[in-house]
Amino acid sequence: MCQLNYATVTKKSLSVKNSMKNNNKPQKIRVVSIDKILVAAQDEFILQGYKGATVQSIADNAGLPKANVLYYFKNKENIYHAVLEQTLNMWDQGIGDILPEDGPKLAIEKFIRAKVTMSFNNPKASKIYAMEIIQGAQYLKDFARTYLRQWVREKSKVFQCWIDNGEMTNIDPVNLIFLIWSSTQHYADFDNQVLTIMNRADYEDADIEHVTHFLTDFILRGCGLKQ
Amino acid sequence: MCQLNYATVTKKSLSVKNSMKNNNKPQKIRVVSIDKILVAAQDEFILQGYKGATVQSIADNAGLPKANVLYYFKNKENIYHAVLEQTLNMWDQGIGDILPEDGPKLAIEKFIRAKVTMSFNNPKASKIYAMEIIQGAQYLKDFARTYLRQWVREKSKVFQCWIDNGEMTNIDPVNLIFLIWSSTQHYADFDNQVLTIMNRADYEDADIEHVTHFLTDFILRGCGLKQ
DNA sequence: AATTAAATAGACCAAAAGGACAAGAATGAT
DNA sequence: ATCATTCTTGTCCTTTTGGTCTATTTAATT
Repeated sequence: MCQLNYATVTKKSLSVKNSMKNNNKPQKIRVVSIDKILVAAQDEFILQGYKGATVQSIADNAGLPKANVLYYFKNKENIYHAVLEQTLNMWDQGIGDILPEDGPKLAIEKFIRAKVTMSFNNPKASKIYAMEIIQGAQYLKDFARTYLRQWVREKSKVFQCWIDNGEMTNIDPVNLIFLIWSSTQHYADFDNQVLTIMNRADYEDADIEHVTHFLTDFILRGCGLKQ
Repeated sequence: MCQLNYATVTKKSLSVKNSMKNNNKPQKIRVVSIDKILVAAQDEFILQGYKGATVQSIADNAGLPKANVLYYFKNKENIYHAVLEQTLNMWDQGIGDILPEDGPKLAIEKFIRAKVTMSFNNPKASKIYAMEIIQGAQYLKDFARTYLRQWVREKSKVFQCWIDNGEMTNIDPVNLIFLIWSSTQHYADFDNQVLTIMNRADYEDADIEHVTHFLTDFILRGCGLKQ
């Protein structure tokens, strides 16, 4: 998938690779620090946007001095790239799949469950992604143009097969995919609004089940796969 | 509805009010300039986020010197407030309504059409709103807590009535509203992604009809109002 | 025409922020 | 113990930016 190589590739990181290859002992400090930075950065980028995010604030939230953050990532843009790459990997793992052999009912059930679970368990990744797309998808244009477009084409073909075989109602597969994406991601991207409207402080485990059940039920009926 | 009074209320604007009251002649320059600023600001805030937006850039895109922009709005935050207020007014006008006397089928048809039309005709307002909610709804908390929550409660009650009368399938009205919101707004907020995936440069008029038809058809079936 | 208010605009300032640098501390290998 | 890498961190510099101030021009009012 999309590669946004961001790591500061210098003698240092080359040596890291070597040390990992030679004695299988990755430098713990490096890994831990980078992780702390990325966690802090994700929050900061969501709350403040790319331009609004400050390296100082990321450093503070990571519990490191700013200069140390800039030692691991040579500049702010690279931190952002790293956060985006993390996000895309998550998206990639969490998207589930739509397999012809599953048939429409099971495939849609699995897909919705995967997306809802991802939305509730990793709302931050969803938000980063959403903000990037809304703002014009500068860094994700390639991802959308190649990977995503291809994915939608393939899966649409699968849906079309089922439709042609009379296994589900004749609806536009592309728009169906959009509807599933949007309705599932809504609970992540707009969690603030959803919670405020429901007058609740946080999601609970039961919510995942409830929403999954609602969406599965509704969408299956919309596809003519129920009653 | 929510009031975010933003206008620089000084002797000047008071005089404006007076002049309007006395001879019904609003100062054209003022109105036109403010409008140019708000249009430019909307673009800038979407593209750069609140913090990332610069008054200079807004001024450039509005064709005015920066000092002139700050003459009409006393600071950046006020510009943002004004843009948000505009956005909420648009939301308010465009949301359509769900009337008990329409019955579920017609009501949902009207509602979807209103939302889709708004999404296609005013994607920018939708984006500003979406980003604000994603980032924590700082400025819209009140709006959500009062106006929006109330709206969802009322409309849920209407749906529940129809359900109790056996006029539609028994589904959770709140989640139904969320689904309609998300699936319609998707075409505005994620227009970049949608267009990229469809390998198109821009939306066309036919798209509004097509999407409206798809969503109406699908959602009505999901509500048990078709076949 | 004279006077008052509104609008335009250049210059300026202080604060914030990205990032470079260098010097020292910790760690690991031989 | 020595040496080389990697890590840590304080300091400094430059650019950007929000916002002020003041002066001048344009428009409206009487």
